[in-house]
Amino acid sequence: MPRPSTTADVFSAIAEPRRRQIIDLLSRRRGVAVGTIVMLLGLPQPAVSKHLGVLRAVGIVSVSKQGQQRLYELNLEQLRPVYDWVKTFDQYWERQLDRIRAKAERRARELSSATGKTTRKKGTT
Amino acid sequence: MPRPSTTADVFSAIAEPRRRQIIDLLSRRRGVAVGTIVMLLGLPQPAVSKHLGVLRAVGIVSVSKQGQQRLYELNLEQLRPVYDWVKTFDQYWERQLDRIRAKAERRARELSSATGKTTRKKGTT
DNA sequence: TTGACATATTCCGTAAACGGAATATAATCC
DNA sequence: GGATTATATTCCGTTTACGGAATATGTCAA
Repeated sequence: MPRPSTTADVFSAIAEPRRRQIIDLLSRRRGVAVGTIVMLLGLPQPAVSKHLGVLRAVGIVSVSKQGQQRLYELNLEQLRPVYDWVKTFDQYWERQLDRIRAKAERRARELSSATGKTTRKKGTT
Repeated sequence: MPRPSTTADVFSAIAEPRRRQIIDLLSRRRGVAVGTIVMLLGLPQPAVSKHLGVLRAVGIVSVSKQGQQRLYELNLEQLRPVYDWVKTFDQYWERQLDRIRAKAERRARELSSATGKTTRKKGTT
């Protein structure tokens, strides 16, 4: 058994870069026609339709008919498993940010304490 | 061209449920031997080694030798693209939480204002 | 109906992914 | 050295993903 099929699992569905692009696009506008996506992303129409089909299958997007167009919009709550999983490591991300902050502060301190000393030549080890 | 290869793209790498399990496991302990993972997850050893290989290739985990064991540990910063991408929709998640909160509050209000009134029968529209 | 447009589906080919079994490598102990 | 343990790699088979081209469906308009 390979990876869970893209049409059944959110994580697999978003593994495709162009699908993430589509999601990004739909997160900014609502009710976007397929043709618009085709134009904006510069992909062949069947490709877009197929990707939308996958996203539809996992429930990430939903469609509505308007004349001969199909308007797609995001259904972000279907993306929540991903959000939740990543959120698990929040603690870590914050620690990382702290580390970066600390480093910046230390550098700032070093800089200020170096004020008045002779500037080291570049390349001097 | 199928999906970007699991060994090159973080999103593809984490599309595999068992790989996420391994990541979860490694997020709780550091320096875990392969055998431990095999035991804890109940997977065949070659499977684990292969999954670890994928995670290694994307940089999510790193190894160190200790005797004849290989100790794996997480390298979570490699997961940041996922975190960042999902974070994009933070606004949305918060809105969702607000909606849930609001609904709960409304329900609470309804409950308190219903105090003293006769209880509506279930199914009454 | 016919025709133009918007979108979906099908068919085909190629490239991987994953699992399983067997085997290889590498470190340790006798 | 040989045996044992821990881990990695290889080979094979099946399943699936994706892209592209062609085609089908569906909708409007005249």
